[in-house]
Amino acid sequence: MSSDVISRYKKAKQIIESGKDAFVSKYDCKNTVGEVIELYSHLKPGESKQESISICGRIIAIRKHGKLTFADIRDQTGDIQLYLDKKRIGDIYDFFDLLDIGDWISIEGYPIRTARGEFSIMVDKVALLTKSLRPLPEKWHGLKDKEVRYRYRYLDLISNPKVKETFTKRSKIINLIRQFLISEGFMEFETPMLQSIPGGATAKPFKTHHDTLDMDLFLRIAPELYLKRLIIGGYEKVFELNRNFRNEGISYRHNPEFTMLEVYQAFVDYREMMNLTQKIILYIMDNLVEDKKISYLENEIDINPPWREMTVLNSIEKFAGVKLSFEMTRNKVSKIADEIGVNFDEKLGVGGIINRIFEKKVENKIIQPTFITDYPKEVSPLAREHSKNPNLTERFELFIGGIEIANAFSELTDPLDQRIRFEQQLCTEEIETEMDEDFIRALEYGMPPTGGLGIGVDRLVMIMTDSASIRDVILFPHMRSKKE
RNA sequence: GAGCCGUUAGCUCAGCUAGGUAGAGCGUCAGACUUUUAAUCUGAGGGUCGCAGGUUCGAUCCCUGCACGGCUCACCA
Repeated sequence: MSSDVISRYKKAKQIIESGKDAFVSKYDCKNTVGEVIELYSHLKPGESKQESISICGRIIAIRKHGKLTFADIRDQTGDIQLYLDKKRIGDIYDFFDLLDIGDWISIEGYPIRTARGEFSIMVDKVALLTKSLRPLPEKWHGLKDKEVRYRYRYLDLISNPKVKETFTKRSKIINLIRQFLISEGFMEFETPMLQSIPGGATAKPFKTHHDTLDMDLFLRIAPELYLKRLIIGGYEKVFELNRNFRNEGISYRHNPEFTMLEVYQAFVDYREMMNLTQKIILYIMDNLVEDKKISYLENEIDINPPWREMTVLNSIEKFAGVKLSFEMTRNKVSKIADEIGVNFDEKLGVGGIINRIFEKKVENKIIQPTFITDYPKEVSPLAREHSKNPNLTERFELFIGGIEIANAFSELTDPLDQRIRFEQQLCTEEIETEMDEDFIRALEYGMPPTGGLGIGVDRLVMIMTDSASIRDVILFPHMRSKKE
């Protein structure tokens, strides 16, 4: 045990032995720091106001000057300086000597602006609410060790104001998405996280087992197939904003559990989903930032509409410099892929290879908000075939800052076509799965024309908080367990 | 899964190229101090140098393995 911790335990013991509680159950604070600053910060240097206020907060700095002590405390609304004068408060002053940075306290006093101009509380009473037994990271350099920051995120939140800002923003973004969709007449539903056939995307699922039913279950990789059942059931505007789980690689934009928004609306197509995507993001921007320009990593991003729109093929031509078409032979396309150094699975057809080229050569180059359209049917098993080209689907993805943010399509409502697509998928898929007969059955009862949209919420938060890694927008990213 | 890098005091970091059992700043502890805000001044304490082996008279330093982490790649519609 370090000397810092020993010294804090000693102080706690001393406090308890003096008959005080070191971990009290409650305290009714009259004021918050933010409130007090708002009400009284107009005071001029040397002025005070004889009005009693009480605040609860954590001590974040102490500056002792003999018979005078300055300390800073923080609550959720801000920081404020305490001014303690031994001559005024005697025993209470001595008690404060036993307190450390990190302790939670309540104080009573009155507002004053010091001669030096710092707005403060002249303290009359101090009570300890919770004794902190471990020293917080040093304030000047903060906490930098990424392992410690991720493992003990609460320390990160205390030490690094920017981190706290990021997660505050995240909370607001989630709230704004719900607010917007509900105001547009959508209803939020919760569909199964435990699924017997993991569907709605192609990804390796986490597997688990239900003992009573004695059946294997999978954590969902997407809610899609259940939300569509709600459309079949007669709800016309639905969404779900919650976690998905994919048992795959971890990267700056992949986390095994991540937050996804899925929206479905009856009687509209992917074009309307495009409008909706733009409206959701602009609504968030309007409520979070002053103008519609954000900087992400090294780039300035202009969110002002209209956003660029480009087909998969055009974007490949622009960013990879090769001209492709879906009418080319597989041989020709695979040769071009080889030439530009894109490797691919041998099972892929023309559409699959083109999609692979897009992913490898184009995606991360699309910085400004851009809708990419005309995705190959081969890689879109749940999307409706394009009305003008049987090789394509009515689908788009939105890219911002080189990251895929959204994916949407006119949903495939034809159960016969859906069965064929699933069968094709089962042939090429390496992941062991089976035909989702129950979903086909649901389609057979009739799904109205429907537009569907998925937004990767973590990624959207990354863009809006200038975060380079998804781990910087997920509070408690997964880590291997470490024996202390 | 692969490659590269990292792990030294509570925190942020030096030290290792020359192998001889470790340093700084902040924090902590003791003392001084009635206007500080990275307070200041004086003094003190604080380390299994990630873990385990190997080489060596001697290893924080060189070698091997392991653990954990970071970054990049691979995987991933």
